[in-house]
Amino acid sequence: MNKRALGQNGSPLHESVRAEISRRIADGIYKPGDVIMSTAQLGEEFGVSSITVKRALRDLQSEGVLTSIPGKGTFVKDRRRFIREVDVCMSSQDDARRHGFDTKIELISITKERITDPALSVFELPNKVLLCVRKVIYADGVPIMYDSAYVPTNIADEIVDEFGERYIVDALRRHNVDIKDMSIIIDASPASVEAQRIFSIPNGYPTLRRLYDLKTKDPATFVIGIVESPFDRLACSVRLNSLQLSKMVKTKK
Amino acid sequence: MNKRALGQNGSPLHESVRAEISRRIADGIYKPGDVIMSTAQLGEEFGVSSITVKRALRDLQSEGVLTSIPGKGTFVKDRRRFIREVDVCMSSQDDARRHGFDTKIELISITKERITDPALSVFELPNKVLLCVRKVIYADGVPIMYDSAYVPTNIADEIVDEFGERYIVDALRRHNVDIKDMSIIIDASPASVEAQRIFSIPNGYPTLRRLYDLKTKDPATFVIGIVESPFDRLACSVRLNSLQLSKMVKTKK
DNA sequence: GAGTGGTCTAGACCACCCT
DNA sequence: GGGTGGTCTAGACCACTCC
Repeated sequence: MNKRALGQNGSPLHESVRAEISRRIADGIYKPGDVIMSTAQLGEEFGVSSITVKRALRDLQSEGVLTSIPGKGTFVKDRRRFIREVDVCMSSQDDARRHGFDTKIELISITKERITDPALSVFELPNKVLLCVRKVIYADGVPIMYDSAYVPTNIADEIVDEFGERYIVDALRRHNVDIKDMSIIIDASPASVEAQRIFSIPNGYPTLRRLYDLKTKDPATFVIGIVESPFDRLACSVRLNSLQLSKMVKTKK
Repeated sequence: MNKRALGQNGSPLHESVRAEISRRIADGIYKPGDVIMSTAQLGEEFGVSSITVKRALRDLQSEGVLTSIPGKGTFVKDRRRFIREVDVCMSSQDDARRHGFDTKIELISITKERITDPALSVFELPNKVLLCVRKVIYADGVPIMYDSAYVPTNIADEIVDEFGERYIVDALRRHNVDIKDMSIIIDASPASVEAQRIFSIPNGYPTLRRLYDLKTKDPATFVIGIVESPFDRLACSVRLNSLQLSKMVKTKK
């Protein structure tokens, strides 16, 4: 058999196949939006089984480089990514607009439940039933964030009514509820099952998460939540100028 | 054949297997550090082929839940994660110590090269050969960051000599070179090949990255770089108090 | 109906670890 | 030698799309 068209070295065949396909994408032989050859064709070309090719393609999907649509083919993704200032992450929608893209909010559900997501246990969690608001945020028509926010159940109805169309912080601010203190944790994570469904991404796909704990003057009013985004759709930026920098050096003393 | 011990619903078998094993870990039936049953045993118990079990276990590895050691078995990882203030990310080592863990720096290489990593192209990149300092940072003996920093080649030798033992910002500050402006981009990404090797993580494993662009008074002196960390080893935190918050609202007007 | 990707299996081989 | 996980294949079946 004519195996070893790839994989002369000690590495597994599927890695060689993956590397070769990555190379073709990097070199522009396969362009964003293109269908690449079928697994059968690729297998024949490389002298490997189509199953090995499928394995390589699946790994490339987890890397965010390809998408496969059953019955149609495997496509090269185009990668454009939004960047948001950290403090804007859960802040004003107007800011986002000002940054040049059009956002839309889709309300998924408003339920009463306890916080069970272990990721949020980095914060001090109230052990009682809360109002959970789940929504998806779109930018230019593409879903970029999946937000689950928990607020006390005694929030005024007229505020809750606004959750579907506004960021929670915006809704609170409009009713003169101001945030006194916020702590945000940014991390990466393999996609949750909900995120897999919402963003059409495979298991293990890296996501960027922001966990937030917002406090107000009134300790009975708070917002705790988590936002999840596919890694190729969103990044966060932090910018510090010399004024802020010098202040930090001071406060550290 | 007795298939369908799992997978009554429409989901693939390997997903059901994965869900069941996740459940056992969540329920504490498989504890961190434990070896779980062999693929053959699991396959028999679930009435599926060992290959399907292997597929499920591989997905769980990409999620950071399991590690397999060939010839020994598959182990449940313990997950402890460090959290660092964003501004500390590439700042003082003393700060890290003060935050309660012991850091160590291992210098990998100092080379002369151009920046080729496409991730860094979010910044304005100088198109010339730079000094590239690669290092691994350990916390409590565990590697948590892989840092590649680029500085101009004309940096004084006595500063370069310190790169192996200090954070670059620290080394610069010791020689009275102060940072005027810094912009940081935080994102997630599948592990680079170097990160896979350094952290012993599989292809596709989610990592948290920080891309940084530090400017000084002198435009000829700058630091551009990228830090990569396995998602289960590091998270970043941002904390804003009411003073800073109110200032932001002001400056936004 | 022909082509696509996704799943599942049986069976084989390998490298590795332990005893 | 007997266990482990990792790889690779052939072959089968499915659901899907497009013609």
